[in-house]
Amino acid sequence: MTPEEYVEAVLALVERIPRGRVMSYGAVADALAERSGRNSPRQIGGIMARHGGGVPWHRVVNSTGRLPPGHEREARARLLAEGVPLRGDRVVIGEAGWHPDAAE
DNA sequence: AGGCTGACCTGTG
DNA sequence: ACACAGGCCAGCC
Repeated sequence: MTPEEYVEAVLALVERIPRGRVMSYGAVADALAERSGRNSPRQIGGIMARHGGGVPWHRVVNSTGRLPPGHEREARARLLAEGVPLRGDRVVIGEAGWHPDAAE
């Protein structure tokens, strides 16, 4: 799988995240691990930073539910509008967390 | 090749 | 809950 294809796969998965739900960078990396041969949460972060426009990037947060640096305000507003459970400035992963295998 | 950096993660204290 | 350390994979000097 070429780097470009990997980027596409990541973006495609992010687009599948249902409204009101979120996934962590690690979960995304993990979900594509077998198919891509890669498994690095950092890559996902890098990809979102460079190619995140065009997909619901605000639905991807880190494992503690913290929002992406520099975009907290934007992300928080969008998540709030979608009804994602927030505790202060963090997403409650336990409730909003989503995984592609799980029924939507 | 070698070192540094990053929208990360997990385990410890 | 917060701070730190080690591990992680790619990209860029």
